[in-house]
Amino acid sequence: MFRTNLDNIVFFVKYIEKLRNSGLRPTKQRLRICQVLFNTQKTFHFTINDLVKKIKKQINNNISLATVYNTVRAFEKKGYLKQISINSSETYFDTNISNHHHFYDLKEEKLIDLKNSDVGPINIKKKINGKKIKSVEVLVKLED
Amino acid sequence: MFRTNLDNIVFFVKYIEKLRNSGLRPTKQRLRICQVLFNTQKTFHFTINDLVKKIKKQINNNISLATVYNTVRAFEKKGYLKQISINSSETYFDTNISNHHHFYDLKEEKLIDLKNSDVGPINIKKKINGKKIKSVEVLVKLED
DNA sequence: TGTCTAGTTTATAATGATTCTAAAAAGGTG
DNA sequence: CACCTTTTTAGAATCATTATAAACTAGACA
Ligand SMILES: [Mn+2]
Ligand SMILES: [Mn+2]
Ligand SMILES: [Zn+2]
Ligand SMILES: [Zn+2]
Repeated sequence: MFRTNLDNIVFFVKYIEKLRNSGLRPTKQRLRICQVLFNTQKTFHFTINDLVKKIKKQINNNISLATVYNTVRAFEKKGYLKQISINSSETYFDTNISNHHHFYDLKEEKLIDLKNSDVGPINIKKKINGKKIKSVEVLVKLED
Repeated sequence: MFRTNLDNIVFFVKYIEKLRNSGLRPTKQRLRICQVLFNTQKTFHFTINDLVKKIKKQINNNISLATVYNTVRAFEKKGYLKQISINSSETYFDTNISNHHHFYDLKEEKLIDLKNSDVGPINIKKKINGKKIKSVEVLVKLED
């Protein structure tokens, strides 16, 4: 159960198209970041520093910090990543872009996905004039 | 319907006791901050900068920025303030320490309280081994 | 009321995540 | 290749927050 070379080619071709269709040039750096973020079975949560570490581990070549920031912001704007509202010194991002909620383990400083069935539907009854709901996020903080 | 001098005396005596009972000395600076935060009819949301502005407006004398940070952190630790999990350049605090949820107006960068009846009970079905739930916060982001 | 000590305030420096800058490099069209 | 635009990059700048360490003060006790 390992990825063949063909799988990788398919992945890159797919993401070259995806970036082009978003108006983003498929640069070497962006495709490497796509590989780290999206060429996985499972989705995950990360900070910029986590991502930089992953890039360093998986790829011998380096990407400048400014580019990592620029790329993550661009991907977030295009909807390929979600930013998670949480008070932490570092901003968290999520490769799981579906509507879902989170546990936040305060001690470990780690996010854990909640399935929607773990929370149940949230029905916001109040309306604010001229405003519409963009997102509804539940954050459950955990302590020992 | 204005506060009498006696009301103010009652307020200060109450907060001197409250601070002492928390192991915090009732200093001039802390009592001034209590006045700005808690001597009001309505609860509110604020950032450190909001608070500094309020202090400057309501009180001719000044309090150093470090003391404002220290005091807010101390009050938060003692449970007199709540920190709100939100991704913003500045940390938000809430003088409403009851369990409640929020709208966040992305354009205005303003928090609005939701009544619990506006959201309904949130029942978290998932459990994490050895961890207990500290808080459950719903954040509803609003756009135009 | 004065002395003592731990707690507090303060100005200022340090930290650290994020954004900005502007020059060099690379993508892509013809 | 030629050209233009976008992107990358190293380094500087920004800005909220925290640390430092010296001066000050609350409160206990003589
Ligand atoms: Mn991290
Ligand atoms: Mn503000
Ligand atoms: Zn998630
Ligand atoms: Zn609130």
